[in-house]
Amino acid sequence: MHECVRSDAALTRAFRILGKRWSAVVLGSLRSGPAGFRELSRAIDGLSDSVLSDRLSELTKEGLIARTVDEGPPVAVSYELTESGKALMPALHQISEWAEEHLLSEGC
Amino acid sequence: MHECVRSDAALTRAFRILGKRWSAVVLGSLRSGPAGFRELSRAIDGLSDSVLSDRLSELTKEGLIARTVDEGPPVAVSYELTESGKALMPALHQISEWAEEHLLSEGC
DNA sequence: ATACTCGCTAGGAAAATCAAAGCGGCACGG
DNA sequence: CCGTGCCGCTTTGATTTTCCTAGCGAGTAT
Repeated sequence: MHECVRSDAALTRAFRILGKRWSAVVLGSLRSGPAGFRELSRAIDGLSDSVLSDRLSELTKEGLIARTVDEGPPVAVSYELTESGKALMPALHQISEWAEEHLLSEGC
Repeated sequence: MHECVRSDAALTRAFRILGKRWSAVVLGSLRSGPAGFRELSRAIDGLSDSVLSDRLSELTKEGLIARTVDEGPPVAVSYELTESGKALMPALHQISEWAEEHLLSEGC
């Protein structure tokens, strides 16, 4: 029972982050390696600049991603998963697999 | 590459549902068995009736939970995970474990 | 100089969430 | 019978979040 309550609290905590529109998708987009702002923006259909900026900022603050500035030339900013962020990937992968099997696909 | 693109589309699809505030927590609350509206509302701190109602309706429409009316007396409505919903639990459990290890806890 | 890309930010509109009252139905007790 | 309380929602309006899009300053190339 105590474990059960603890589990719900942890899930609630996790979805304080993941339950915001686009956060998980942004994280998933970084799975294959670091990317810049515009790269992410182009990779994710339907995501506006301002929300991307907000999400990157939040995910950085929560420690799931890290922002790095390469001084160039040309100057470049990139974002990559931290160890915490990487540790979440297996679960996100599992969710992807679940979605492929259980959610209607609108074609590809 | 094609697999990679497909994976991002699946994650996007999954978080069309899970990325709405409270959906995952509602699903997690049904892990231990069927529950009524008021039971869920009491179990989840901070969740308003109107959003609970919306979420239950959406999750039902997406096939993750099922709504059952027991004619009584007393008449009772309950919600439970479908097979699709149950199939998501391992991933949510993994996220719980991740949160316990990687997200600051505010005490319990 | 112009044109382009980058990484954001700002302002306002649209959508989602929140807060709380209330509805109709039902069950129970006096 | 009536009154009360619980249930499962819905409604309304306020607040917050997300979205849209223009634009900024910095940097690079022509």
